Amino acid sequence: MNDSYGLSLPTHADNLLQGLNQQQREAVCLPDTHALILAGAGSGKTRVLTTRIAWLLSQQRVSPAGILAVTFTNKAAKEILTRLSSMLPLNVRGMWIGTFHGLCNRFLRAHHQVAQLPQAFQILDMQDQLAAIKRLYKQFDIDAVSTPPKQMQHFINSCKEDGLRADDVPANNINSRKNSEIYRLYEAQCQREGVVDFGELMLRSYEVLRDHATIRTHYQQRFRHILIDEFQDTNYMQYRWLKLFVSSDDAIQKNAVFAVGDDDQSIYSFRGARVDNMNDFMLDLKVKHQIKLEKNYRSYSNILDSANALISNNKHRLGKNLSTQAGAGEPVRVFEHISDMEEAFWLVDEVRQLLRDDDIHRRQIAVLYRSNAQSRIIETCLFNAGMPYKVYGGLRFFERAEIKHALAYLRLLDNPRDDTSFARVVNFPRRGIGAGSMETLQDIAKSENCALYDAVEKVDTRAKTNLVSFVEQIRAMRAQAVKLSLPDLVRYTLDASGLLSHYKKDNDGADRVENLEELIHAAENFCSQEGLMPDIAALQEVSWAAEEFDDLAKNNVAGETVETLTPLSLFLSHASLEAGDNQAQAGQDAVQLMTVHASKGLEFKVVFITGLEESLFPHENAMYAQDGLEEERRLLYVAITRARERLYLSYAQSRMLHGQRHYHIRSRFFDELPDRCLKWIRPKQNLYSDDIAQIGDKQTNLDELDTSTEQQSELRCGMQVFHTKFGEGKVLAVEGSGLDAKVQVQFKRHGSKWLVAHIAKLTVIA
DNA sequence: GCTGTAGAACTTTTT
DNA sequence: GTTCTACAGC
Repeated sequence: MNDSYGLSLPTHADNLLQGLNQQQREAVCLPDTHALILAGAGSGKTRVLTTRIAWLLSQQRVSPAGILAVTFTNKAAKEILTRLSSMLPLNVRGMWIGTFHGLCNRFLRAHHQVAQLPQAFQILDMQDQLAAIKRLYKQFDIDAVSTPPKQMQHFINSCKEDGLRADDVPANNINSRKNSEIYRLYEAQCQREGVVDFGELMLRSYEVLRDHATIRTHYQQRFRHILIDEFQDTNYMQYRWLKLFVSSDDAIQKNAVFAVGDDDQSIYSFRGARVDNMNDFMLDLKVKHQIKLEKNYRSYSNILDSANALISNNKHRLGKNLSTQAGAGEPVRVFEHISDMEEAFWLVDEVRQLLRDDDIHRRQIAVLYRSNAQSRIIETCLFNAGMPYKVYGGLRFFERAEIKHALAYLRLLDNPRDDTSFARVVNFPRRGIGAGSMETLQDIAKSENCALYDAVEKVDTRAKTNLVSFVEQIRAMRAQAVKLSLPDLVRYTLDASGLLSHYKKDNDGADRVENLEELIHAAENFCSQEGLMPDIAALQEVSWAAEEFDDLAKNNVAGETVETLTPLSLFLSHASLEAGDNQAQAGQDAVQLMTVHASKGLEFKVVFITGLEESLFPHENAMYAQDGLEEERRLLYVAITRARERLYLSYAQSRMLHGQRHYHIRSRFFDELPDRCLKWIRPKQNLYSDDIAQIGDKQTNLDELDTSTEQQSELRCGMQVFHTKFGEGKVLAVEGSGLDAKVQVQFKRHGSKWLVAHIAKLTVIA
């Protein structure tokens, strides 16, 4: 029997619940009320969220159009869509599943008139935004030394995140008045150019919903079920945005918010994430259902118990303890090294051994570090050893310079008044239009209050010829553009702009030419079924919104010409919202290198966590604040829980940082891990003649066995020394000689201590 | 208008 | 130690 959504029931619902544990099942089958699901690492979070949607649909509790599911990353949104379509033979088209920004984009295109935006508005990524601010600085002669553009960018973004417009920013001193004035100018510039930044996508949608009861009520009634992934990562604005979808009106049927998150994995407070949203959510919406998913299906208990013990040191938690039935597994291996160099050598060696002895592939091995700078030395060693590796992070496809150039031309075809794009490519490839000409042009644009593109004809200096021929070129390309399909248009643009031939002439341009050709593929892909699906849905929404809110629109923006969304503008917003893969050397089986942040949500058979030293992990900038330290702890918690079978923790006594050798003691987090789960090992090294020593008790035995063969006899008063446990210190006194020699050392952080010279492992720093 | 060099910065990052 | 930015010089 078929129901209205094309699903056969109820057998399907039973199938969905197969293989779920008690808590998961409970979460999936919750009634239509608000709920908070505390989902620990590896507890099947995405599965629960996806199954919940499938179950709701199969139970006919909601139609696809009544689903709103929000994620942070495109990857997560895609994952949900893929899993969902494998669970249900359904049409995902009516659902709103996407990232916060992707959904805001869709929303604003649909309600562009109310939002006072051109329908084909373009989206500035961080790079574009910074460029726009710099352009503003030039135009208004703003002092970039006292207020650096980067700082301004941060200021603007955090204002928007807090829901503040330029008028709302408190301006009670010269500095804040200046800031809000620049913010105001920036807002005006964006509005004039028809561009929005990421923060604006959120804020503008929020304001539209807040100020237009008709629209708000419509969506409140439409979205019966609102589901949020990674709720601990939401910022203030996102939470407020979300709340606007929740009806407070008793007259209409209540909708239900299903928030999934893990406060222990909140590692993004530096970019505005508010864990407190979880508590606020419970209180604001009077949430009665809280379900903890604590069964872990990923790791053995030595790994899990380490993670649990560590995180229990945090004071502010909602409280959760992961457990597994997988058994203890191998102990967590802990290694100490003399230097970052030794650590990297050891790592390569260990990886080699893993590949040789065990049934492990390179791609199942992850090397994690706290900061990007640490990857260099590891990369060097892996490279020299001929070991394939992949580094995550760095420039993504759509962020590469040549791609940004090509996109700038495409944007100009879509909207010639996009000054950011104009400025980017007006002299690339070179057309003899330098800073001087641009300054003239910008002055005119400013005094005429028009776009750079329109200001060209008013130039009357020598610079005019080149500028006019550029504008002519764009005009000619625009004329061609309407005749071509998107992939052909991209191909044509690369040619006609001269970009392709420019890079072909360049001896080192082969990679860039390849990337540009890849851009054509990206366009083709985008047009093929799969790529376009969500955006076709967006187009349908737009036509629906035009009908639904026609009156509203007329009242707000009178006489605006009706524009249409071209495949080009859809492709351009896709390019801004999804910057593409950020891993280099895709494809082959390679060891995975990434920061701990980047590893969130992933899992590996073997995980190495490197650089576990005080002031690196926990990082020095976070060490002295309670909140900072707790977040560092969560960060390590995330790192540990990435491992399925085998976990290595390593630290080095010394490390090159900012061109200087630094000496650090091992991370304080080691003291928070349970001894019974750890195995302290000293690696076999050329420096040492003895074999690998296995040490049971890290506190005492390590020192005894650490009678390194290094020369340490010539300790003298006044020397700066380094001790693995106590850190840096100064030698105050030396007594005796040979094996009986004792030294008194004044440590910076641990006071003065008497040590037996040949037992205590002291490294002379200076 | 372009190129080279001195100076500063430098934790984590998605959209 | 490296990498980006800004300004000076050709």
